[in-house]
Amino acid sequence: MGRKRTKSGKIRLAEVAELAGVSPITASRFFRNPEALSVAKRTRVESAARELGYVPNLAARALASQRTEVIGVLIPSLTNNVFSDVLRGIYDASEGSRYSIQLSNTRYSILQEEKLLRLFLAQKPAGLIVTGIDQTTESRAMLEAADCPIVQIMEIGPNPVDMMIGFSHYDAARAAIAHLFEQGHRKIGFVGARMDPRVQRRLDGYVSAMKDAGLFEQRLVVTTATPTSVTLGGALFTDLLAREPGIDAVFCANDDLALGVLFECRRREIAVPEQIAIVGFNDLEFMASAVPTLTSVRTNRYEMGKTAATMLIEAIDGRRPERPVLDLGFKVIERQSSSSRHSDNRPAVSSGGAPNKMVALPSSHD
Amino acid sequence: MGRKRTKSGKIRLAEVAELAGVSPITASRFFRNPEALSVAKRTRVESAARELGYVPNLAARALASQRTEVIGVLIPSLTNNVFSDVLRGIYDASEGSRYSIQLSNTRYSILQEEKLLRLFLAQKPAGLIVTGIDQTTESRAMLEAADCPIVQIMEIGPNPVDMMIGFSHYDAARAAIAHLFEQGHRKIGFVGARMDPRVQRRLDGYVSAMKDAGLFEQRLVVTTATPTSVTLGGALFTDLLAREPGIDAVFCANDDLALGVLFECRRREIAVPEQIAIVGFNDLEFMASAVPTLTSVRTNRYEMGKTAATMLIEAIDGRRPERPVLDLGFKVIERQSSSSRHSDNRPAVSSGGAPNKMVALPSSHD
DNA sequence: GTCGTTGCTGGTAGCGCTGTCAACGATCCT
DNA sequence: AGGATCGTTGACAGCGCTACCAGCAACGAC
Repeated sequence: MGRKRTKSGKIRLAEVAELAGVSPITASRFFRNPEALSVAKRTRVESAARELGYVPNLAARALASQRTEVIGVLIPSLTNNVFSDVLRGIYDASEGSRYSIQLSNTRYSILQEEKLLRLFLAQKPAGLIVTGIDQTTESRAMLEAADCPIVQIMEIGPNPVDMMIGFSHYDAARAAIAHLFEQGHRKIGFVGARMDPRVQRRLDGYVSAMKDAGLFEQRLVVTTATPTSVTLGGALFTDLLAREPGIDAVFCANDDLALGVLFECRRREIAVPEQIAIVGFNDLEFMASAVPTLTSVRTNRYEMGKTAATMLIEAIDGRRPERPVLDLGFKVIERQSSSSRHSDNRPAVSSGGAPNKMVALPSSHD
Repeated sequence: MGRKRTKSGKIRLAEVAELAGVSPITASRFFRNPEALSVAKRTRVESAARELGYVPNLAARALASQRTEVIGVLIPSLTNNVFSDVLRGIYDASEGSRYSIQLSNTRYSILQEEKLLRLFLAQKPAGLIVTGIDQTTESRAMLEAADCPIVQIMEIGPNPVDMMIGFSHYDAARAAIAHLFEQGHRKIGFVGARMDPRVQRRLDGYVSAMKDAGLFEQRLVVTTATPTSVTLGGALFTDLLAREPGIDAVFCANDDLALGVLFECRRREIAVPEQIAIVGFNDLEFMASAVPTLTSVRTNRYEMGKTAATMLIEAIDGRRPERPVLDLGFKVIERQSSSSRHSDNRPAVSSGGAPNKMVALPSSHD
């Protein structure tokens, strides 16, 4: 057959069109909007494409159409379990769609985020997923000027750039403290690492709950900018104990720290929860398995990623969601480490945030 | 200024060239091979580009040059800590280079991997990073036919497609068992989950070491195809105990399982290491922090990712590494959970694999 | 003094695809 | 029955960049 091929032997759309007996543009339409074709041509093009093993050239498509099929994702960390769950959700949702994920790591730096944003935007992404609500002014302006849908994830707050999905870290922390109050604890310490904006808001929630109860003292708070780890949890707890030996509970900004605190208690032969109660944050898998089992605030990380990507893709395809801001809520999962009744895996005592509803009000406690 | 702009107002190379008073092709060269320009033009183009805020259009570049600046990465899981460390290394190495990472998740399915490979290859990636050495015949053929550098990561074996970086899981498992032998253990159980090829090879190493000592029994091995978790570690260990109550040590195929075993021991009031020793695999951060601290086989995951990406980029740029196969080795980190001397954080007792050297021989023990 | 060489620059011609618009026949309405 | 409308199809003209090759000056070798 005399039809000319690209030197690399690759099948182009023109070849498919020729085999199907249609014009290239008709073949093109088959891939982008099959409904626009008559059934006859549709099947002809389909079988021709299959027969030749045609794979579209994305670069050519992007150049011609002036837009890419890339969803940019900016997250602060690749290592943090929290983000890997979110990411898995994003990747799962993108699978089967025609969009591919372009991932970048801001390393918790909003300047780095701004730089990456500039890079991403220059390639006209189909959509963007960014972490949190604390962007630089410049970033914010770029996001607002971007002509693609955008989802902010991990938390909710006022003034979404576009769409938003997350929960209130402030309310979640308050709920955790409320739970500890319920269990009779009063001298509750706070242990936090990294202190990114979301951890900061958890701290704010802790502070406000403690102040409301007239129990706040600065020396109950131990934080560091160092990245979180289990070992660090033990170290921070050691600091806390040195400052205030009389604490009866510790609220940890995440589960790794909580595990570190648990190990440190074991090392020091402090009984959990009898002497000190422990509450973590995120409810990673191991929390239910530890001895004693560890109370934590469950967050819907996988769902958050999956829903964010799904919403984004729908928005790209022109079907904007009814509600642009989704509160996925949280749930305090009470376990042995904070239960005065020594029971295991009791039902959640408190949850907050109403799925599919934006809440700016304090979370509901029951 | 009367020069025509693309409707979106974007700056094109032509604008930069005009401002710099050179031809577009000269401006193009500035970005790809600055050395080819005279110093005068180089600075002119540079300042023009900066002044206009020019950002190259990657799609146009890819279409014209017939190649992309994308490195495809295929990994089995996004959630597994092991891979997030590797990924972090890959992303770190790619930063600052002109290559961007395209990540896909095979979900431990070599069929899925084959599908993704076909997709990736169709877009002519600049390079490819794939996990492991167990590809389908079809995948293998595609990889061999691919005209881009390829790095296989996570393990080493015979017949690399191109480059390879990892270590011998078989040897690592043998070293772990050898360590347990040294500590006087004989009835050593194996606990494994997921049973992907690398876990399988760890099992093979365990089996061979046990057989060498005349101690192998099938009922000492408990495995499942279920994805790994801490909770699962406890469950598998429970199975193991039911089958063989007399075990004196457990070798866990990863650290999550080991932690689960530790918790289960605590729940059952089995003293570690006095009654049962525990050894994990990967040496995640928490292992050093647990009570008792947990022995594990340290693997260089971050370095593996970083080196893989670095080697790949160098190869893409025409500087192929002297040695295409890199053995990053491993190290048995002895801690309390397997030490008959009850010491903490002693130096490594055994390591294997020689960095920068391919080893097919059994690992060295000291 | 002529003929390569080398170093730098520019012109031409696409890369493979899609946006736009026009054209066509079939169907529907009055 | 005639014209309007709809659904379907194709021609054309780029998208922004780079591969390829030609040109041109400067330089050294013989």
